[in-house]
Amino acid sequence: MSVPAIGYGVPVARWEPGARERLSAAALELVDEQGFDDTTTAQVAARAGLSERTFFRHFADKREALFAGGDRFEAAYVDAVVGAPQGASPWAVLVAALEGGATFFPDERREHSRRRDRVISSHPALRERELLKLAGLARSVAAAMRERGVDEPTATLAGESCVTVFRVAFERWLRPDETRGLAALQSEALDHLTGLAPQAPGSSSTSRQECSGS
Amino acid sequence: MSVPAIGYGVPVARWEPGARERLSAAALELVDEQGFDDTTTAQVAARAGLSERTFFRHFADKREALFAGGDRFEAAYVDAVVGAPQGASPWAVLVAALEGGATFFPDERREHSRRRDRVISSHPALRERELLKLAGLARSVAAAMRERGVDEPTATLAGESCVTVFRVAFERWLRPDETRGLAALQSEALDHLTGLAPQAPGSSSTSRQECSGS
DNA sequence: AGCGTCATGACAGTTCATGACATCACTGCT
DNA sequence: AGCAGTGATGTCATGAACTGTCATGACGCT
Repeated sequence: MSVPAIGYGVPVARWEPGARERLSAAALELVDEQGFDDTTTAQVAARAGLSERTFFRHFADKREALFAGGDRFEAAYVDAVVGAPQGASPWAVLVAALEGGATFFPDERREHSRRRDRVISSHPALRERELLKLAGLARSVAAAMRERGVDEPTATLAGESCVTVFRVAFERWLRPDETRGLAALQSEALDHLTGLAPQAPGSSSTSRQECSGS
Repeated sequence: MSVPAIGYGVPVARWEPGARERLSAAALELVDEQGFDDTTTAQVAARAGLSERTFFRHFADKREALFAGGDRFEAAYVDAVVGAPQGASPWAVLVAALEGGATFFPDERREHSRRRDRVISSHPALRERELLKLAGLARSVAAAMRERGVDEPTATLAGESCVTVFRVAFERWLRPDETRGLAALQSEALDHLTGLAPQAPGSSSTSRQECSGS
């Protein structure tokens, strides 16, 4: 699929390589320029020098072209869960997952992420798809947790919380004036999340005021 | 089809009333029977005794018909946030939101919810849309929190956690052998969520500050 | 009676998405 | 060398999802 295994003086392939990459790049450009609705799959294919039919061989639908590479993003988080030290508590694994995932977003990627975020945020259909991707991440993290022996309600809640923290931190990471790294922002968000619950291990169901905002 | 019908002394509408309800009911039936892909908007409209064009006047797209009434569901949670006692901590408000939301799902609704869940779960396009709805709920809860004066990272995290807890509890509520009410399951899930974080300050990796602000 | 509104029907047009089949370079086997 | 297989692509055709536009007929208001 990807690189045709390059030999030495290998004759140029019948087709330009990297069709998938060209398609997703073209899609991002065009949607950024014209908006999602006004960009047709035919235009995207044309800019990539391919036919519309080929577009749909690489991507299940028009939106999917904007989400290429999401698997590596997910892997960054999941691998960190898998690679966490033996015997680590679910909490420690969650922290490790966030740290591992943050490596996927070095500062160099911030500008590109801003652009992509602008595009995704511009249309509900794209936000919708992004939510599906993030839900997949939560599921994968939870599954990896379970694989480590974490019990059930806990694994799912950890996966969901992982995504919650990522999302909040990521949104902040993209802010124009923000300079801190994603890892630090995730750490901060996680602290705020734990700060939500009352400190004492008492029952949760009754109101218990500690520190309120006002 | 559009029998003007029934008119006693009452002013009767030109068309059968409840077009929207008939459409969403027809959609749920047909998708349950045939699957989402094999159900056309024309079929749905026909079963409701309406034209396809009218379907799109009531719903923005094919999926939306399966999500009618979601606004009242959201309102159940948001109203509880708004109506929570003055001065309650963010945590207490979150608990109140969950309790208020649970009233929207009495046991009588469980069977219907199971059917609907089966339908939604059967196709990624529908799960996608559900995620968008739940993201909207999280945003609304967060906004209502902010309205109460809750500070920013906290409000968003509370909204997201509200949805996380709901989702985990709801999934369990629908299980065939489950008999407990949604409120109890949410309470349980919330306990598990708080149990995730280490109890003692500063036990794991990240620095942990108790009460910020004030 | 006249008039505007509003939910609907009817019909045509565009875009998305997929299935069936052909093409062409490269690969590997004989 | 020759030839069948493979894989990414193109072409054509079709159906289904939406959208724009105009027409209709009952309703309420004056």
